[in-house]
Amino acid sequence: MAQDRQEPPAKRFKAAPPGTQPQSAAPPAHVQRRSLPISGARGPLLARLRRLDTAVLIGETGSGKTTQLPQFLYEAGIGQPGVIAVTQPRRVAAVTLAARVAEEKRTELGKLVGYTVRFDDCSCAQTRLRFLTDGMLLREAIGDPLLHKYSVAILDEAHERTIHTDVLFGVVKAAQKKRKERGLRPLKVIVMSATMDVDLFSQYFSGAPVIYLEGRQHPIDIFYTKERQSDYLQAALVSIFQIHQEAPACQDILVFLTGQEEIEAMTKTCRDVAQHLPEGCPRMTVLPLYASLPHSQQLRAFKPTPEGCRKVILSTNIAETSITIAGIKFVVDTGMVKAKKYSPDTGLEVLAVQQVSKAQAWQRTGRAGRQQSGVCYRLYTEEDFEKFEEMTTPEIQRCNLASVVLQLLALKIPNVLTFDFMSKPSPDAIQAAIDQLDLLGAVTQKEGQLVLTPLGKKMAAFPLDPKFSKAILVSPQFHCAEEILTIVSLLSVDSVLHNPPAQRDEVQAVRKKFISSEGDHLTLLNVYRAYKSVNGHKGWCRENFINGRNMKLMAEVRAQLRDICVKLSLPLESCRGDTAAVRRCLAHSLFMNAAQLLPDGSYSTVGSQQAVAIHPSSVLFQCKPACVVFTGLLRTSRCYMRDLCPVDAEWLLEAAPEFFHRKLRTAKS
DNA sequence: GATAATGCC
Repeated sequence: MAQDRQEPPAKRFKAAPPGTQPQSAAPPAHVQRRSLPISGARGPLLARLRRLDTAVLIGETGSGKTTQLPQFLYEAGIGQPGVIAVTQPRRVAAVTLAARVAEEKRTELGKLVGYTVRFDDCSCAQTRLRFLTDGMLLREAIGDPLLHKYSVAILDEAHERTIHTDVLFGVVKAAQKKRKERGLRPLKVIVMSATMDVDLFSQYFSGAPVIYLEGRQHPIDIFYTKERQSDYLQAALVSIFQIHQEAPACQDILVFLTGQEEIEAMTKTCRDVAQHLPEGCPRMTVLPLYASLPHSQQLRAFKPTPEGCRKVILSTNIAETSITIAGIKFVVDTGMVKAKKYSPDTGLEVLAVQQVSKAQAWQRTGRAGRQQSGVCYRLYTEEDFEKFEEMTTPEIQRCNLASVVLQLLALKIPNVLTFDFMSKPSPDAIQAAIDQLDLLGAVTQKEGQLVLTPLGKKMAAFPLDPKFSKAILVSPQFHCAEEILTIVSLLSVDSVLHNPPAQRDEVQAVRKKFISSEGDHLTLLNVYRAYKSVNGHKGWCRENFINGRNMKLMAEVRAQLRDICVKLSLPLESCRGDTAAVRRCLAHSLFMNAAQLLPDGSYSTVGSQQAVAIHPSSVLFQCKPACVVFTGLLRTSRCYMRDLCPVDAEWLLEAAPEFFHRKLRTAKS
């Protein structure tokens, strides 16, 4: 494959979340601290920040902004008295950053410097520098919209534009304004980002000044293909082996692909090809990397390879931000990503392979130059690259907003339709969310204003999608709260079922014993009961292709949800063998996701008459129940229902009579 | 009739 050498880009690259990579041998923290580029700018930086209410800080890789700036502010007495909050999109980052800063300050973690993430609060009344996930600060804001305890809010990794960060922008902006109006202590807001979206951030925060920090990034050579590639997998394969035959064996390759199946297939192909290489060629270790891969197998990607052997990592976009692998010399970027879109009119989530944005391509490229100079092969032409979108569409414009709207209402935002989003979701998307909350009985109109009902307030107490909160809240009526807690917890973590494509038959055989003819939810319940009966035994998990890590996480979620139930005085009963009670409860919470079997053997959703099919992963795949509810729709090659539960049609009518009568009318007209 | 990017409360 012919490739033109291009000049390295003038742009620098975005910093990976510090601390998320495995620690190598390094000098003591307080020794290293002074050599970071930010140190030289300390005086002028503090002088500017002291005067500003809001600032946008652009820092490049290795600028040290996340670890140093909070310390500078604290040491200079900026924001005293009060707590300095630093938010992160990911838990590991919040935890490791706090640990790093505590070490630099030579204090015990959890005292002056602490962190707060779900299930793990390592902070106390003396904590002044507090690292938290953005979702955590958002939860806190529901109880205290003005964020009284904080004097400074630093929103880090803002360019990632997670749904939580985007809502937080609006929350801190409103808190800052209200505190000013009421003559309270000011809230200083500092938005930290990589070299993207700068103008947007500044404009949103009323023209806040942008401060640039110098970084350290090794140069990266970029190669584009001369011609457009019709098959990016083939192109990737060619690139991998071209690099393999030319470059020294110690230099590792990171390849960006789109999903599990593709990666597993490519892993196999590469391993096969590597078997038949000419004499003198280095050996090759091919390692897949994606989120649903069991932890132990993910760890293999971090292990250094023995001398004379090259590591080739085939990864999803997990390696773009969440996971940093040391020693990558070559990045191969297919330019493709699997990402979710949402259309409010159909309520459909669409998971589709699409082109990355320019920002995303730069992010991938940057993974090559972290410890040494690197090379990035882009498997598309430069002309095509120029046509890529500048930025990835923020998540808030690609999601079902039911959860967000519920949170905004819990924050007592007067009008969710005019909430000050940095990037406004479409009014249709917001309206669809309001309609959904209305169906669930969470909202009502009061003096021309949309407010939460008592049920809605209870729903907002749960860290869950509103339909799952509803399931829990109605479960006492069916005496099955314990079962519903289990099911909802299982559905709100990554799948506890491990499905390695290579062992498909084995998986099917071993999973038979859990299968319930009453659908996926009850099958999951069986899995949980079996897991409990062996006390989560590791060997049992392995034999049964159960992801033990996700099971443990699920147990933590369940305990948290159960606590909330206790606080709300919900009677927690078990229905034992009465599985119909569980299905009835699911009918009462998932009724807007219902589908009926048509005479021709296909399915159609009850509301929007959308043609749908049973997802092959469902235990009901080869069955034809007359009427089902499902957890969600996903369009890949077809429009699939996931996590199905057979229900009686009468249950649906009993659950939401108005909704179904209305639907019937529209169906007739 | 044939299969699910990532992350968080």
